[in-house]
Amino acid sequence: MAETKKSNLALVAARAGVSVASVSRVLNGGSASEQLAKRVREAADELGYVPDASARTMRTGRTDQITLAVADVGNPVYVQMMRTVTGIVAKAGYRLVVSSTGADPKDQIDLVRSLNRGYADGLLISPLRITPDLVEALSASRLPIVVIGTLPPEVELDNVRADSATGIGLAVEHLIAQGRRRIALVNGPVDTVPGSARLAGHRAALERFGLAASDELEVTATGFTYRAGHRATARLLAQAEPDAIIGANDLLAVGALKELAAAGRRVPEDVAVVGMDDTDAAELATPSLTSVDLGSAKRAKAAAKLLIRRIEDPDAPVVRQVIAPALSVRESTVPEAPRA
Amino acid sequence: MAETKKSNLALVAARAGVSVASVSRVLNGGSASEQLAKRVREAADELGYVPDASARTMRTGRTDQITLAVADVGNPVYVQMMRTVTGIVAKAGYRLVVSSTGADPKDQIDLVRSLNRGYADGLLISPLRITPDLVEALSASRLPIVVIGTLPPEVELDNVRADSATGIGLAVEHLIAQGRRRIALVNGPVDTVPGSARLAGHRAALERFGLAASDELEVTATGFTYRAGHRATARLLAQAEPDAIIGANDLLAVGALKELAAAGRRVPEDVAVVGMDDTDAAELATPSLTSVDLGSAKRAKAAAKLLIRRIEDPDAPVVRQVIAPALSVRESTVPEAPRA
DNA sequence: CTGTTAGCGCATTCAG
DNA sequence: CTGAATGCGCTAACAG
Repeated sequence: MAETKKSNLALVAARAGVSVASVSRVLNGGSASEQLAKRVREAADELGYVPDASARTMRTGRTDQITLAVADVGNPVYVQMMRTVTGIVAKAGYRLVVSSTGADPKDQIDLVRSLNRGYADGLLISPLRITPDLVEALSASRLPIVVIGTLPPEVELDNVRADSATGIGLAVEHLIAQGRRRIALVNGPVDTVPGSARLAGHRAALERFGLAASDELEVTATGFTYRAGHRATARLLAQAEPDAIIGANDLLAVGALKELAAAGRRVPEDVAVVGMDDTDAAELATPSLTSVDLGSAKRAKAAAKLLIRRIEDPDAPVVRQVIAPALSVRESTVPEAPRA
Repeated sequence: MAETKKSNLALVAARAGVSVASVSRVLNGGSASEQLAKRVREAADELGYVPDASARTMRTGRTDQITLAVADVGNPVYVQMMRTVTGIVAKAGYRLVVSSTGADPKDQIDLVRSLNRGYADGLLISPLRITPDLVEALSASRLPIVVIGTLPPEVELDNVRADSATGIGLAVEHLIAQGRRRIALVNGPVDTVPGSARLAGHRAALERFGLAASDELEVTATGFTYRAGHRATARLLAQAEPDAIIGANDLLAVGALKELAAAGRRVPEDVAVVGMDDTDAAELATPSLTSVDLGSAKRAKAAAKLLIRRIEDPDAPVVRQVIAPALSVRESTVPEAPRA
């Protein structure tokens, strides 16, 4: 092999002294005599023949590619999803391509549109913000799509989502069991899917356990990042005296940890801290971070399977799945937590 | 718009009462009368026309896509690269697709082969392990490729690499200035590009500053991960009494931080710790981590620009660039380090 | 300025 | 079992 010239079926056919049809058959596992097959394979090898993806796609309508669209490749929760999805789709014979869209719904809409050009056989998308325009673009798309995240109920798309409310409930329950009463929330932007869910969940959980929700105990960071959590926690400490802080994700919670240390508060003695998503960052943190596992790996896995099913059976009924949360208790809420 | 049927140029042409060529021209910015253009755009809109990527690619030979291949999407250093590269390629009119290959060179070889099918116009690749097979596949590829990382000198490929040796020298110099003398290395696998470079760099730096290199002060983790660093540091502490530890990347260094805390050593008082890559993880760590910035963002940027240049001018001379390292000093080496 | 036409490389009828 | 011929949707000559 390793001729460096670009090759094609016709060249291979000529070299093997057979027709292009036969070459195509041999190379795609069709029936052919052993002798002919051998000649074809040798010729293909000698010419370094590689089939052209676009030609095959044009002919078959398939790309054997699945796109995963996430807002931020740096967010550990998406990293978990990427890792999970890669394996599932590979096993089903698809290649995964990851597309980092940024947080702006407009970019996601552009992506959906461009995917309709036939870059992929299906799309997994986890939107940070769900706007009517995005829903419209998603619904109008001819491409099989599975949405990871909460969608308006009337949207007829497969989707699998987390249960933030129950998850925050788990955190609040745990904190109350530790004797905490002033449980603050360091949230991300409330115009995002997770942001709004977590705010509502926090209020509901406090109410359910008979604690008064107060505006003082809720601060909103400018993003779901470490730095934003750092700054938001500083604001929180300036206006209230919490004995526990829930970060809307692990990065925000780590930011809170840092600010608490800088402010001279001990964790967990003075203030307990809980994160959400249970990513690697929770384990890396010092002290290690108790975190609500919202099942990102499970969600990704379920979503990938749904997508493959939908690609193979476009008329399958729409499925909506909810993944149950779980709590991973670590040092940031209990003094003598088990070592990871 | 938003007809849901799949459309094509012929349909649009028929609806607008013009030829397919005119439709193609209008939609691609060719010259046409305003009146005709308007009719075409209306028809395209009404039919929800979207051009087919594979057909266009087959015709033009271009995909307008660039692939970035990394071994592990979860590694912060690759995250930095992805972020940087996304912007550069977008500005040049390309879409970025990220491919997570895993650490096995075999998977990378498969990727290179599959890209020869025409999935992308160019490839940015940062291999963890460089085997002769991989070099062969890279060299034999017809696709424009830029390698991020060290390559054997005879390979005729554009590449931009870090200078680990100088970087470690910076770290050692800094530690010596802090009065440290038993400077250990928690390395990753030595059969990787960064692993071998860092080992050599460590030895060279110790020698240069007149310190004896000893096997006791070198441990090799099973991977470039937090957990591996944790375990390797435990082994290190069992066999030696270092007063400083250099992690071959930030994740390993954070693992060292954790193990030191568990072993009751104070950082930096008893043991100073330095990471490499200067990723977000260094800032998040407690105490925050002094880290050698090997210029991953700069490398990614330079590589992306080189690739775009090579795509546009396949005959341009081969370029090899080296990015100079820098040291970010934080709390893990100096008691009163500046707050981030 | 606009239309006709010829392939790009491939998988797939349909004949033989 | 094998070969000839067709067309997927598009762009770029080439004519008019």
